[in-house]
Amino acid sequence: MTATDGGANGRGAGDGGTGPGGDTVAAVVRQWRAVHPDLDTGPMEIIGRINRCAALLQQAEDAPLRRAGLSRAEFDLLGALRRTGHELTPGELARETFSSGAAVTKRLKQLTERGLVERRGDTRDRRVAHVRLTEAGRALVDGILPEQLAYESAVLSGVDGPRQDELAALLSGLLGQLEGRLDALRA
Amino acid sequence: MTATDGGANGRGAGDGGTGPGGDTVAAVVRQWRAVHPDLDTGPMEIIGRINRCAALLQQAEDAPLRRAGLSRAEFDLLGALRRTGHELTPGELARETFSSGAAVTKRLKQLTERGLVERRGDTRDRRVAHVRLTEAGRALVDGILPEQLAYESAVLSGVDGPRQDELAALLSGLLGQLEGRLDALRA
DNA sequence: GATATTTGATTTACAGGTAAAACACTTGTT
DNA sequence: AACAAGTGTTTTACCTGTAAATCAAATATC
Repeated sequence: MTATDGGANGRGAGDGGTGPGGDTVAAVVRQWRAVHPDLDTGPMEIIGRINRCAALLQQAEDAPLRRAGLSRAEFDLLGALRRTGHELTPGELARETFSSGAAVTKRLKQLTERGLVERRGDTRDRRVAHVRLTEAGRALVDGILPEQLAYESAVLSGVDGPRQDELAALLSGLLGQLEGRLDALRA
Repeated sequence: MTATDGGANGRGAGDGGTGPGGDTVAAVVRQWRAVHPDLDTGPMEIIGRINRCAALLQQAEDAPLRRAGLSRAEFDLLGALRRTGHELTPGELARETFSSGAAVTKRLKQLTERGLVERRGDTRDRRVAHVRLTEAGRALVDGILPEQLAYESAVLSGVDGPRQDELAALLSGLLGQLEGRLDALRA
C-alpha cells in the first residue's frame, strides 16, 4: 500500500468517516489533489482501490482459514496440489503459488510434519522431490473449500450480479495486460 | 493469495501459458471446476483477480520506490504526512496507513534516524507524540510522487480510458461495501 | 483525593518471508 | 572419462510485521 495507492484507509476511523465522495480512497485522492493540483491522480483511483480491496478481502477471508489452522499461504499450496490433481515438485509449487522456493521449502516442512502432504524422491533425477496430498490433506482442502467460497460469496453480496460480472471481466482484462507485461519484462 | 483466490499465477511460467481462457486466474478456476463441478466458483473470478492484480502491481511499483531507498510502507507513512498537510500522532499514522502501532513505531524510528521525519511531544498530554515531515522528507515525497504516478499510469496504459473509468467506479462500489461491512463488524 | 480504568505508545518474543550462498545432483563439452 | 556449467532444493542470515505484554500518563469512579 503506497501513498499513491490510497495509503490505506484514508481518513482513518478516527476523524469522522469518508466524506461525500464515497470510499476512503476517494478521500485520500482528494487530499493529494489539494496538495498537488497539477498531478494526474487518475491511477490512484484504480490501483489504490485494488490494493485496498485486496487488503480488506484478505483480512476478511482469513477467518475460515484460521479456523482450520492454516495460513493463507499454506492453503494456497495445498490448493495447488488439489486442483492440479497430481504431484508437484517444490519448484512447480513455488511457481504455482507465486512464492519463493525457500518459502515453499519451509511450508512443506511444516505441512509434512502435520501429515497433510507427503514427499517422495524422483528415481531418475535425485535432486527433485515429488509432493502429494495425503488423504488427510485432501480431506482438509475439500472440507474448507465450500466454506471459503460461501464466505467469499457473502463478502461480495453487496454488489449485484451484473456488476460482479462486469467487474470480473474488467479485472480479467487488466490482469491479462499485467501478466503479459510482466512476462515481457522477464523475457 | 488463497487457493480460492486464484492461487497466484495458476499454471506457472513453466507449462506453456494461460490457455484459451485469458488470464491465469481463469486457468485456475477451470482446474477447480474440473475437480469440484458442484461448487460455485464465481467469487474466485473477482477476488482471485483482485489479489493477483494487487500482487503484480505492487511488484511493479516497487521499482521507483526502491530506487529512492524506501519501502512501500515507509513511503505510505511519509505520504500520509504529506497529503494531510499537518502533524500526525503515531496512532493516527497507524490508522492512516492501516498498519499496527508497533509497525509504525519501528518505521518512525528508522525514518527519524534518516532525518525524514521529526517528533515532538504534546505539551498537554505527555503520552502522545506529534510527527511531522522534515524538509528533506517533504522533498523526497514530492520528488518521488510524480515518478510514481507516471509509473502507475504506464502500468495501466494497456486498458483504455473509458474502461479505466468503469473499473474505478466498480471498484469504488465494492470498496464502499467492504468498508461498510468491516465497520459494521467492528461496531 | 486515592484508586481503578482507559488510552497512547513502545518493547518483547516470535512467526514468516526473502536473497544469496551452499549443496547435491545432472548434463554438456572436450 | 573428467570437468565445467547448469538445475532443483535447501540452508543461512537477516529483515519486517504482528500479538501480547509493558510502561506511562490521563481520565473516571468512588
